[in-house]
Amino acid sequence: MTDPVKIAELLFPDIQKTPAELEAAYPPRNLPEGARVTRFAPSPTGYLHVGGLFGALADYMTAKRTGGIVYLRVEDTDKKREIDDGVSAILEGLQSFGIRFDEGVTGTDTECGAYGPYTQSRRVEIYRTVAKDLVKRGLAYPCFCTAEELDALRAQQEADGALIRGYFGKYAKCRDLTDAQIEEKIRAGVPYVLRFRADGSEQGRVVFDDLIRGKVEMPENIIDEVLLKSDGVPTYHFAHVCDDHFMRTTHVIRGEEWIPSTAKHIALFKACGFRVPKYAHTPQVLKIDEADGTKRKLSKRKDPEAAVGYFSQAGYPPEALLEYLMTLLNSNFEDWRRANPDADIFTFPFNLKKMSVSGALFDLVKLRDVSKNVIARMTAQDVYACTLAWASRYDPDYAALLRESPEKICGMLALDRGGKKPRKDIAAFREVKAYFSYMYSELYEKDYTLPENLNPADAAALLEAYLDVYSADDDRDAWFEKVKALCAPHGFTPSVKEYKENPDAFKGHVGDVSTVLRIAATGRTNTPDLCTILRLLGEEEVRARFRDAAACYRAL
RNA sequence: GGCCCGGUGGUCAAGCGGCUAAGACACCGCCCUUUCACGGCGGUAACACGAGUUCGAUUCUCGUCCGGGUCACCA
Repeated sequence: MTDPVKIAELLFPDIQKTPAELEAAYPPRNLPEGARVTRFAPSPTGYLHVGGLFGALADYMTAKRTGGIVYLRVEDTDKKREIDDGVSAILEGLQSFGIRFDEGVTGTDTECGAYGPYTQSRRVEIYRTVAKDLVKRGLAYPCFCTAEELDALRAQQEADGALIRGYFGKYAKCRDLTDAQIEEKIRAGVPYVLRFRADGSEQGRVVFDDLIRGKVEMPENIIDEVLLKSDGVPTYHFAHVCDDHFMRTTHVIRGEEWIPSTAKHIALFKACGFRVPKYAHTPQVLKIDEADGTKRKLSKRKDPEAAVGYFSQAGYPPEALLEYLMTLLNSNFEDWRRANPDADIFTFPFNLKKMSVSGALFDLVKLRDVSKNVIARMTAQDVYACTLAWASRYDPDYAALLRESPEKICGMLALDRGGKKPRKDIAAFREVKAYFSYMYSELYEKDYTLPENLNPADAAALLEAYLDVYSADDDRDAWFEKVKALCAPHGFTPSVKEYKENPDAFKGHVGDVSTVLRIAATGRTNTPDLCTILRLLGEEEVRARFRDAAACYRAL
């Protein structure tokens, strides 16, 4: 290539701008010392998934903790994989977790901020301006190789046993085309891609300081990577360099799958005359593959639980997923949460350096525990509201029931709530329905099965006797006194201690008596406070259930 | 296969040359208790392996093994 300037004009006759003008249009941000600029840059190829949320959280927290900026950029340079509504799906997902961006894309066709456009497909002029400059300086060149030629090249490298694969050195056929050759092909309309003219050496090494992993070292880039595809759209590599430079990103936080191409990116930044940003490569969220039992990255396609929507459908509060992911992000999060049970999660002093380097297996059991804690901290009213919101969307019949008599569920939810040691039994709003099914006759399924140590005749007698003394407005003490009073006449003892000391002298203790009542009222051996249940159920329902149970036992 | 990143209990993880190797979840037992839940106490369980450096390695170095990632006109 003897006259790169001429080639640049030939390739980009439409581009009048210069990089200097771009520098002026997107000046360095005026931010306080230490403020970090991060970005979440998804491709609109599917719904928001756990891995994406994980990354977005790292971006968001990093910016927030340093008084910086976090923006949303849409990387839509691959229209083949793009889906309809991809942008809004991601946006809505993020919003439901309370993640708000300072600038960037705000909707399918809207955005805010001074460093836009924030959608890559709308930035072609910028890429082409930088590309033209690269050509002009002899750092990029057009490549007319066809897909077939590239395949042949790969086959050749395989046959040669080449250790390094790719478009470089003697395999880079178009690297040294003459001006005349280029001109001829361009005039003939031969499609081409624009390639980077790599200047690395095979022995060279690059080192960069990863904020999460420390020093990372690898061979210098010698591959003439594609910068602009034949349709003029940039590859990820080139877009990353142009965008993060002109959007003035200080910290590129991205998945560890990008580590191998970082040498390429650093070379590009340098060739463009841009300052190289700081990199932080996050570990991946993994799962065990059912098929072969190995660990693998959570996959949007294969794993339904990878979709963030899966959790809202299951009724997990957004904060629960957030908190769980935060424990993966920074393992000291749980300690912080214990010390600050009511603090806003986003005030957690997040630190990239505390991030683990190895991938974590997504643990639904742990998520459930976190979720139980989150829900335990909520008020009964809030749990009710969330359950209703969940049901309105996923179980309209149940929602109607909840709306009809909110006091029943609220009364139950209020049990053992508030205070230092709140009841911790609900992991997801979906579970509320089954957990308290006995509160609604529409859902109640009776099951009078008694434990081994109790017999139907005693149970019937106990129930009948209780019905005689039952009063709908007994408070907890009065109620329990009555239960205790039932014991002796039927061969039970009101004292558990007494029973344990002399088990053969009694049929059982007061716990067994209340078990009989509990089973008759709820069909369960385990429930929260029975007295409250009876009161919320109402006299009519209670009498009906007890009578029915007693009759059933009698009939046996 | 080349290159890259990893490897502490079942899971998530502290650790950063000297410790009986934290903690959380899960599991088991006991206690509290009218059941459940909560809570309290206790328990099972880990430094992949081999060399080296060192008075001393989970910690540093190298090798082996294992896992993951990456080698596209996808991101």
